[in-house]
Amino acid sequence: MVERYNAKHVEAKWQAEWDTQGVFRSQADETRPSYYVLEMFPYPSGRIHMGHVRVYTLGDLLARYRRARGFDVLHPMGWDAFGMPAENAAMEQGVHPAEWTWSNIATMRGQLQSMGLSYDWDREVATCSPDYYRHEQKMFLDMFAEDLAYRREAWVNWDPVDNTVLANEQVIDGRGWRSGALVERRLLPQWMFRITNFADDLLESLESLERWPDSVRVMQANWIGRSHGATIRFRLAGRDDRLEVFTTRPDTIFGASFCAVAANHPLASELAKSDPELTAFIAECNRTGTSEAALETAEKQGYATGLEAIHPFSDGVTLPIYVANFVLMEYGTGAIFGVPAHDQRDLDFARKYDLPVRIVVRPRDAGDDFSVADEAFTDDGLLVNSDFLNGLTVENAKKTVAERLDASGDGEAKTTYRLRDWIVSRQRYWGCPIPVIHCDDCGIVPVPDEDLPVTLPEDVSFDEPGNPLERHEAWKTVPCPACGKSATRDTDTFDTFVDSSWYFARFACPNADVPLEPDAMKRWLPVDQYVGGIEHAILHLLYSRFFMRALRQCGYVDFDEPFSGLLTQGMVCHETYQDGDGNWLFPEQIERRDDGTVRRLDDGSDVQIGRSEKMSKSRRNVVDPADMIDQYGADTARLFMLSDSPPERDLEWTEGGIEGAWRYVQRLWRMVCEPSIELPPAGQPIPSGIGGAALDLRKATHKTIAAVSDDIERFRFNRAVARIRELSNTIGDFAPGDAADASALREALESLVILIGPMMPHLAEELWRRLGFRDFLCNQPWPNADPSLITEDNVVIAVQVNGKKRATVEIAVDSDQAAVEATALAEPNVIASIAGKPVRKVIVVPNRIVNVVV
RNA sequence: GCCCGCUUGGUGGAAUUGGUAGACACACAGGACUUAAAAUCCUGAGGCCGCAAGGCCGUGCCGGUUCGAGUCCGGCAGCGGGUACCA
Repeated sequence: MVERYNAKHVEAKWQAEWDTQGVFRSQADETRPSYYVLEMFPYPSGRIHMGHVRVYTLGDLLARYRRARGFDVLHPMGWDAFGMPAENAAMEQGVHPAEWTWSNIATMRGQLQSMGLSYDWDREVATCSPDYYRHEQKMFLDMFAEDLAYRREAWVNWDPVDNTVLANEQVIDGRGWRSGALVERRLLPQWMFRITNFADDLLESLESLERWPDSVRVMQANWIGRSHGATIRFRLAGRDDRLEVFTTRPDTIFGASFCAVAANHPLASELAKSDPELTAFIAECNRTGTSEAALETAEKQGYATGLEAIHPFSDGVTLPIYVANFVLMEYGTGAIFGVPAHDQRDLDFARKYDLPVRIVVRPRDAGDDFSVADEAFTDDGLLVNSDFLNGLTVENAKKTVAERLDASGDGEAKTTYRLRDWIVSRQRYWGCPIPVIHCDDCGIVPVPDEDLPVTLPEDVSFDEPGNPLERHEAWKTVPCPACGKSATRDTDTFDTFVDSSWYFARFACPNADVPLEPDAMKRWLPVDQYVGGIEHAILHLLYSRFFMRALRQCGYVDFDEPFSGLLTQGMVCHETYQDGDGNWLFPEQIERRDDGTVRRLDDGSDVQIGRSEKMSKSRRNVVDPADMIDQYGADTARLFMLSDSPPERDLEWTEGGIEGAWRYVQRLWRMVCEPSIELPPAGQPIPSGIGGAALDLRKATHKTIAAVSDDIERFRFNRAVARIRELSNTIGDFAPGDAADASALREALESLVILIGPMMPHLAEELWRRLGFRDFLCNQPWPNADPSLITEDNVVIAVQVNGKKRATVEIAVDSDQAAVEATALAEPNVIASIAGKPVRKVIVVPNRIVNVVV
């Protein structure tokens, strides 16, 4: 009997062999087409988690599959190494962010390497390394020169006790997470990227991203949010200036019953100077965080300013102007007119402040008495009560209003976007320094090229809140590059999304002196297949798309779209456990007893099992992949990640599932190492004229090859695994007798080993060797199915009567329809179901189904 | 709040993209092997009725289109992701 499969030993052995031979180094071999597989690089948080195991398993499968398909594959790995958690660690544990980060990288690199991933580790990059971020600084300066980067004031969350800027994540129920103080909004000068310059292109090019999920494309389109409407410049009663308002519904202008401006609108600020009540109201509005969810879910409130806007088309009609917390300064002009009958939010506001609700659009089939109660009418219809618009459709009325506004000079048609320019500066230490110097005389002065990189100072402390760079006088104070006078460095650092907006391009030339080498860009970019979590559907992917356009404008690249193909994978979930006091428990703190109860291991008390959720530290429903790999080996972990759930869906981690995968690994091992008949030597051709059970096995083998290839191409890895298991079952049931059988069995086993290669590379490599081959399995070409072995002569089809299945019949493939119909109608159960009623119609779908309608 | 998903046996999922619902697994039950356990192998199984043949019901809920709906359309509910300073 063969020894049990020793995953630990075998995996270490092949990892060393692959490494020594450098098999996964990308060669830039011009004789083969290139293929770039990339998984989203990890934030080095400490240890790898199951989500990492999942995404890197998926990417590795694709990379190995493409290699086998003859491509020169680029498959790199690096670290998204800047970010807040390192600073939090510094504050909580007193460890320097750099030390914390680099030590995490070392740990996680080792853990990834234990998974046997086919990375070209020579290309590893870390964004916190000056070798990386110096190029980012150069790119930024070029973007600044192109006017793609600029500086202006923007709102941030301000903690008035800690005197520091807070991330949205650090605002909990409107309070700072450390100080507990009520958060305020505050204006600070910020660096911005002009992503809105590319709004139309970013929107329209989504169409070309055919290998992206539709959901992601729709999300991005909605995020950009292009809408066509009009601006109207209302005259103000008793004043000479005007109020500029944007609306997507100019057609409803005769239904307007109020105007509202944002709390931070200049008009509101001006009026507040002489109105203490308004000042208080604005302060109240500013006491929410800056997040959209916080603003949108806050109770809608308004303050009547007493000012009135004059209707552009109705003589003598004026609209009261409110300051309202739901009007966003960042969208449109920061001012709106409200039409309660045709906008739900305006209707709620009108009911609250007792404003008129005037119907100006009526459904086509409604009468004069049409009215709205609690629900605004927002669909298409015909204009009423609207002077020169009466009888027009919504679309025509929009056009007509725009024309009138244009003619009178009171406004014009206008396109706006929900998309806002990207604020890239952060008032934090652990990020890429923004390479500019502020001089009292010269203003903003870029750091000269020869002084790059601007590196982070190491001697900083985190014992008080705020940005250590701002307190670091020695680092901050520099002579102005232009005039030589004493000046100060910009103490802001970049949003980490900037780092991740171009890393994929740097992987093509990780050691180049220039940021991006043209030849390398030509060879490898764009990324052929990108794999990552759906949570990045908007920000990271949109920023990267913008960044490539900006880099193109600066002359770095000659493509726009960074990722041709995108696979978004779901999360890894696990059930949750709580003890009687509601404390969350780790899976290793509980036990399942034979009597069916679940108890705490330490004190035996009852444990409540909660529903399955995304693995998270806060819920403690985490399983450390390192433990799993240690116990079962990487291949078992990888197989489990691929087995049951399709990649886009969430995956439920279960102990049973991992054990099932482990048993299958052992079964494959026995199946190949202990065949039930002696196999012919490696490389011997299959004898011709094989029939009987051996032919059936060959057919099963070739069908599996075809199906698994197709499943992998379509990212249906769970199905590919099921097909492979089916072939194993077939092989297990096969009772070989003669040389032809042995030959068919050998072909089946070899195919099986090649097919599992991208999934369980160590096991496959070992089995390949045991089958008598001397070269690497990972260098073997992918097999092709023999077309003559994957067709069937007969097919079983269902026969329905009135849509209910009554029988199945076996017929020859592509049988004549009349013959199929006759066979179906002859079935006793079909005859019984028809029960003598006249047959009205018989529908025959070739090779599928027959439906008899009576 | 808004945008995008998801919802199928005890469980994860499959279903040739409108054509036989439940492939392949996990868990479970019974059996074989074993002194015993583990491992392995075999068998069973959506629910209800029936000895069986077979019948009825069944893909979150309500409605629609169709010869035929898990799949398409309208509405609703629950769960998840994103919401611009978490990454």
